[in-house]
Amino acid sequence: MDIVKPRTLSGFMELLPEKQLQFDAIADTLREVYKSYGFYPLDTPILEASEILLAKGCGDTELHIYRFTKGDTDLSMRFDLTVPLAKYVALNYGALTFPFRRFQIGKVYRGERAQRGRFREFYQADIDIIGDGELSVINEAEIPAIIYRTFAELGLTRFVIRINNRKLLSGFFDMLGCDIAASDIMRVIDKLDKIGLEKVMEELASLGMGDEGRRLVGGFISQTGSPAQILESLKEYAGRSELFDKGYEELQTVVKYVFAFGVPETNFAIDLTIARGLDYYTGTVYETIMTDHPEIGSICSGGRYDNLAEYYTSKKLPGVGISIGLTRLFFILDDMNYISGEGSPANVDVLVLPMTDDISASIEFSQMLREQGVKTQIYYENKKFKAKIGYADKVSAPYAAIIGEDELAEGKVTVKDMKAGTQQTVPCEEAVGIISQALAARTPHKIIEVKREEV
RNA sequence: GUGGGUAUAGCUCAGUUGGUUAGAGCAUCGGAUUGUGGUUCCGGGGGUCGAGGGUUCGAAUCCCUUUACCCACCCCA
Repeated sequence: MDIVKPRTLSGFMELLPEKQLQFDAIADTLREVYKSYGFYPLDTPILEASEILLAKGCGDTELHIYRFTKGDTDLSMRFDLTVPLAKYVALNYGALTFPFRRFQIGKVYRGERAQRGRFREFYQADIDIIGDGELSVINEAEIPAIIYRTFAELGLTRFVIRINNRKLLSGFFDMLGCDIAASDIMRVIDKLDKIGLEKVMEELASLGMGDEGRRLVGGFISQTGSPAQILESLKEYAGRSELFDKGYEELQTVVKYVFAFGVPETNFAIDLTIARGLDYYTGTVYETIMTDHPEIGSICSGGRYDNLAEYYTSKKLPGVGISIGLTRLFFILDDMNYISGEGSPANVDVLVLPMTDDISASIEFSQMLREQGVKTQIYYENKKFKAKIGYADKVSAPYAAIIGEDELAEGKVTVKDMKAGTQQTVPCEEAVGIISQALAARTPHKIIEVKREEV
């Protein structure tokens, strides 16, 4: 029989068991934090009718969408979790309570060419707050607070949540009075970090922007410093554009409450060059980068939108939300060696090794352990003892429980501490006590260990 | 979609100006040690050299085609 060479598609992440445990631990942490802020879990299908996902008809996403037909149905794979949310909220409008807070962790698909830190199938971990008709601007301040809480809970310190305001930016572009599309200008200034001010100016010139325009843009995006400093220097643009002034006011409010929510200044900044995904954002926008790996790009982006579900309902549903690129985050952390292998949570606490043909006693003992919350596996294979104990070693089980002829005769079990190499033969009840107590005394495992010295 | 790179054992990679039967480390399996693992020692299995064509007495090596993957751009989590 011909053997098909096994392979995994480019841009698709597939992990070995140990890594998968770590990935799941991170996802679990996100879930817990999201729940602690009152978000409801949501799951939606990976496949949707193409007309749903393509409702917006935005040319670029259309190119990158996985789309196919099965029989007569035109199907597409979701490329984010926001569009499915919009459909869901429009569909279930009557049954939901607003503001509706939902989180969703799921895979999304993009038919782009894969590269470092960039996947074709990846997890997004989204939270969104949807209002009915109106939604307080304070929600826009809570979002960075949740991002901060999430990353802090993971044990991360070296990241920066950067925010900007779309009204502020649009208002400023209005002041320029040039007819270059705002999205084109944004795309250029967004590269400031990467290519520098000089190159940005060159690109603006090639867009056809005049000297005066470039001088203004250059001055605008060169405003840096603490949020307070930037807010101060932005004042000089006030009074010339209603939109700008509105954006300024929002930004001021958001900054005020972000600090009130307890986000440290080291992890938070106003960045006037952020322009991502601005086509549907209408207020605050967010982007989070790892301080040591800015080149990978944002691992958490989002913003305020005024009309989430305009393609699916006439109801006005403003919202604010963000998406953590979980796959990318995991990729970076693993790449930086931040995910601690040492003291990883063992998938099996006790491996029970029956040494006799009849394993009834082992089954009974295992049930006793599981009832105490001890993760227990029985080794059934008819191998030599060496192979059995070797398996316990391979799966990093902290304990092996040996039940052979001698133990059986006395109603006992031999408990071996795999790390210490010591063992004792005691009655089953006592063994359960010894093991569960020892496991309970373990120091809680930290998923992420930031080994690098903070600069 | 554009540009560059790579492809040899399960994995990471050597392989000289083209020259016997293509190697190493790790992994795996067996033995030393039949109820004691991680260390050590010994041994075994595992390759149509990405695919197809060409040049040559002879190709992993040179040429052409093709596919896949990687890196970057675009765009984005």
